[in-house]
Parts: sequence; structure tokens; C-alpha cells
Amino acid sequence: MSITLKQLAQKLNLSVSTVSKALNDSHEISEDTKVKVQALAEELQYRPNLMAKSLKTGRSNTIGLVIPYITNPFQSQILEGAQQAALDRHYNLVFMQSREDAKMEEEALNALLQQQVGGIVISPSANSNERFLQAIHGKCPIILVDRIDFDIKTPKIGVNSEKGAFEATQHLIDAGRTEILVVTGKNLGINQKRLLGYKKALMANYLPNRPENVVYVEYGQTAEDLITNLTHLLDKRLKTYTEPIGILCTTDTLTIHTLGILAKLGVQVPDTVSLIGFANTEYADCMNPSLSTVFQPAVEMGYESVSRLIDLMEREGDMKEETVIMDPIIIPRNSTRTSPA
Amino acid sequence: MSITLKQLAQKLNLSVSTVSKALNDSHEISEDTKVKVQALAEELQYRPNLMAKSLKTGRSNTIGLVIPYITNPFQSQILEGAQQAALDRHYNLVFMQSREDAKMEEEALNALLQQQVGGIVISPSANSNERFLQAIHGKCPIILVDRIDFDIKTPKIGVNSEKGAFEATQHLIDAGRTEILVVTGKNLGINQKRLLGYKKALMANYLPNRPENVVYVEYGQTAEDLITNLTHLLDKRLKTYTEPIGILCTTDTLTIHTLGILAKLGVQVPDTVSLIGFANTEYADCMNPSLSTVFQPAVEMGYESVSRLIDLMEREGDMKEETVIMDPIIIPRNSTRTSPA
DNA sequence: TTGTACGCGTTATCAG
DNA sequence: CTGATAACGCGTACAA
Repeated sequence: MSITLKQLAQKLNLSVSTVSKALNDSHEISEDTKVKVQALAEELQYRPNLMAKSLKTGRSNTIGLVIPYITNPFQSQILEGAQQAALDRHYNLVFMQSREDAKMEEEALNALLQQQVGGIVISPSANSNERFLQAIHGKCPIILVDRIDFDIKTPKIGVNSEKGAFEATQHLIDAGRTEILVVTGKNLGINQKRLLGYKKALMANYLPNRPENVVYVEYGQTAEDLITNLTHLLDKRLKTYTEPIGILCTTDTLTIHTLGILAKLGVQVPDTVSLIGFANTEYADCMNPSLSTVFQPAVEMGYESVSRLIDLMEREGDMKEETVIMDPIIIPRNSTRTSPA
Repeated sequence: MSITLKQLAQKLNLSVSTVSKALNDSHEISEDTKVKVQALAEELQYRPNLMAKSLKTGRSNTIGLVIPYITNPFQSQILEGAQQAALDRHYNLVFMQSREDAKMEEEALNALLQQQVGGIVISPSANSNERFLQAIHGKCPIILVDRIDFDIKTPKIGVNSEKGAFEATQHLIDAGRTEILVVTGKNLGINQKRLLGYKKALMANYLPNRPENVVYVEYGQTAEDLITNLTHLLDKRLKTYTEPIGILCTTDTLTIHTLGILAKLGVQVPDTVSLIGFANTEYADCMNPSLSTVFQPAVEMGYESVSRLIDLMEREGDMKEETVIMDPIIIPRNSTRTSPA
């Protein structure tokens, strides 16, 4: 056990409260004793017991973050931003994973509440229990980040997925591609937005919307699904049409895997097929060819969400449900180059 | 504020202690009241206040993890494993970043101690304050993970870097390369081990050890340093010698960047230059060419470190300083292929 | 300027 | 079987 106020007080022949005040630099303590107390505290490496402190004050200065997977680079960037914001505001951040599972998510939230967090930032799992979230929101402010397509009355911070997909598709079209394939995951609300942006871009350019051009990939079997489905579709497309093909992928993992599979299939990128995808990996520039991406400000989203959560907690009362939508950025690289090098 | 024992007791016309015991399934409470109490607790979503609980019991069931950067995929895998272990043992894990800075590391450790963590797993920053670590270890068990080359009396869990580098170098030699370059970071103890393994492999194969074949890259300016230094060296080597060249990189980031730079330089991999590196990214297989790697069991290391830490905490007393060394695994892919496809 | 008393939400001890 | 009481470490009115 570490040293306590009481022990300090004994050694100094002072009362506990005097020591407490001295350490908190209270005006009602003489400089003299302040110095003595602080000196001993320093020497003995006194560290106030945060549990006792927050039990007493009723505030823990801790907030929680729940994300699906920490190993996902996009989500780890959210965490990075969130922790930075917490640090700046002198809060502790404790994070938990839901592993895309409603039950684990519920357990994570319960664990956070038990730790008396003052607020929670969450990127809900695909099958999240909305009622549960809403119920918690009654006692403890919640902010949604990234996965904001849930019908819950909370502030939300996300990106304009539709716009990102629209612009990416337009980028492919500008690069001279008229047959645009999409690779996407199933289920997630956010993917719907991206598909919508894709379709709108097709329409805006008077291109036909062929449902068979959408490749769906199951969560957890990215590689297998991709190889079979994509190979199949590409095979057909490359033989059927002569139109130049572009591919849009809607997530980090899908994008990188698609690039890898194209390489393995010996498909020339960008000459035969042009590729762009939502991806936040810093390695995009190291790919061969370097990968054009739709970059989402993940770190900023994390930072902003925690920052706003703390604002909310500190001036509690006005619980605005505002939604902040950030813009993704198209970063053109070689995988969508127009003229061969 | 959430509901408390006292409030439950009032609604039930029972004493606080009875309610407490009922919820903890004590044998000295009648089935009858247990049912009633638990029913109401469930209905009102009672969640015990962990701060109060651990203040009372003296144990927080929380452990801390300190790593340099969460956005580093290797380190996030350590976190992943660590959290999994904590979950399995019903502990909370709170993690902090040191950002490779001794001062931030100290602050992180202090924050953890204030939160009354029962133990700490740390991957120390390059310039870590050993004395501080050792001092803390007096009050609170510490385990080093990955970065284990510190002179501190604690249990340690790491990988056999020397062996990994030796085998990777041997792998390059087996692939017919006789001029082996190394790309490495400065300062870090672990890089010394890797360089050592590299040199030993050269010796074992009667190859000359040329100091000028080592490319040093400064932390934080990976890309710039790499481009200038590597371009320079390769230029010279490719013109000076006719020996087939192999490159070994000692970290994730360096490896991926090197592959990217080779592609940009138009150097054929593996035909002109063969490449292998320490890397844990799941994307290695998606690179073009797919990247041969020295894989380190990062998740397992994280898991094992937390698991052992908890063992240590629970049967406190025998504080063994054992060091566990795991073996890295060479995963050959196309970047070191021998015969062109 | 310093000290006393109390309570935050729990659990543990002991008495009824 | 149930309840009163003390204590964990801290902050803060209030008394001295």
C-alpha cells in the first residue's frame, strides 16, 4: 500500500485536514507549513488515492471509450485522438472493446459505469442494443463517434461517408473509368451511406447502376470472400465489357486486401484496373502501386468527441444533440493515376 | 449519480449490510430476502460503486499497461493480448502511452499508481528512467514486455531478437544473397540485439561484415532518412558490387517503408534486391510483392505478461525475476523468393 | 492558522 | 438470519 494523508500527518505532528489543505495549496495555510508538508510529501512520494478522492468529491475525472477492435488501425486512431484530448483536459480515459458483439458491448458499458465514468464515447457495434444505449444516456452522457447511424438522442461525431464515396467514385470516373465496382461489407449502416454516394455519383455521370457490380464481403472472412467473389466478378467483367474498370472499397481492410489480390491475379493497377478505397493506414504511400485513398480524420474525430463530451459534462444542463459531420479527404496516389508512368 | 446500496435498503426496509450480503450471495442470508433484494437490484439496474469497493477492500482489480505508441500495430497487438488476459481473469486494464518520452512515461506511471493499480506491465521508452522504474517496483509489481534490455530486477517477457535477426539473415543468404544490408533505428537496446544476430549470421557464413552496410534511421523521420540514406547506399552498392543484395529491416515501419521506397526507385524485388523485415502487420501478405517477415508473437506476449503479472499479484510473496523469451517466426513470402515467378 | 467531525459507498466484524 | 457500527482515504464545513 502506498503512503496516505494520515501517515504524513503523523510524521509531521499535524492533523490530516491541515496536511490535505497544504497539499491543495489552500490559502488558509501558512507558507511555512505548506513548505514543510510539500517537502515531506515529495520525499515520501505521496500520491493521493484517486479512488478515495473521487468517492468523496463524486467526480472521477474519468471517461470511457468503447470501440469494436483496437487492432483496427482506423479505430486505434480514434483512440489516439481521444486519449490526447483526455490528456489535454486532465481526464483519464479508459477504453474497452466490443468486438462487434452486442453482449460484450453491454458488459463494457457496465464496467465503465461501475468505474464511475462521467461520460462515454462509443462507436457502437453493428448489432448494438440501441435501447440499452439510450437508457444509459439517462444517467451518463454519451457521444457516438464514427458509427453514427443509430436512432439515439445523443450528440454524434462522424464523417460524411456519402460524400466520401461520391467523390471517390467521381475520382475514378475522372480517371476515365466507366465501369465501377464496389467492394463492401455487409450489415453496417455506414456502408449503406457509402453505397448511396457511389450510386449518386453514377447517376450524376449518367452511368448505369448495375447491382451485380457490388461485391459483398462477410465480416471475419474478408480474405476468402474477396478472393472468390472478386476474382469471379473481375473475370466476368474483364471479358464481358471493354470499358475501363475502377474499384471502390469501403473499408481499410477491404482496400488493402483488394490491392493485394489484384497483384496476385496479375491485374495491372492502375493500367487495367484503377483502385481507390477508404483507408487510414499510414502505409498507403508505401504500397505498390501507392494507394489512392479516402482518408477520414480519425484522430480528429476521437479528439473532438472526447473534447465535446467533457464540455458537456462540465457545463451540465444544456444537453445539445448536435451532430458534427467531418469531411473525408480524397488523396490521389498512383493506384488511380491516369497516364502510365 | 447511480443508485446505491443505501437507497436499495430504504426501498426494501432492510439494513444496508443485509442488502450488501444478499447481493454478494452470503450464506447467512435467507433465500427469501436474497431473491427480493436481487430482484429489485436488477430492476433498478444497481451497479456497485467500484471506487468505494476497492477503497474498502484495498484491492482495485485493476492493472496498468504502458506502451510507447498505440498507433504502432505491433504495440497495439500487445495491448490486444493484454486486455484479453485481463478480461479472462476479471481484471480491468488501463493503458497509457509514453510516446517514447521519459517524462510522459513517468507521468503515466504516476497516474496508474494514483489509480491504485495492483501491478503494471510496461514496454519502456528508449530513454526510460530505470531508477524510477525500480523504485516503483518496490510498492507495485512490474513486468517488462518486449523492451526487456533494462537492468531492472523484474520479470520480463520478450522475444529472441538476436535469433530472429540471425534467422532472417540466414534466410537471405539461403536465397542466394551475399551482400546483406541492414536498416535499423538508433538508440534502442533491442536493435543492438538484432544487429548482433545479423553479424553472427554473416560470420557463420564466412561473409564480410561491412559497417557501411548498416543504414541508421532517426526516430520520427523515418521516411526522409530512409529515402536519402537508402537511395545513396543502394546506388553505391548496385554499382560497386555485383553480389546479389539482400536487405533486413529491424522494425515494422522501416520494413514497409523500405518496400515502398524500393518500388518507387524501380528496384525489382526480389529479383534485384531481396527483402525481409521484422513486421507484425496483417497486411504483409497484401503487399506487392508480398512481404517476407520476421513475425513476433505480440498478442501472446501481451497476454502472457498480464497473465503472469496477475499470478504474481495473487500469490504475492515469491517474486521470481524469471525472464521469458519467445521465439520469432520467419514467414517467407515473395519478397525473398529465389526463382522469379 | 490549525484541528475536529462528518460523509462519500462499500465491506467486515460483531452483537442481537 | 438480520442490523448496527466501524473503517478504507480523502475533502470540507465548522469550531477553536
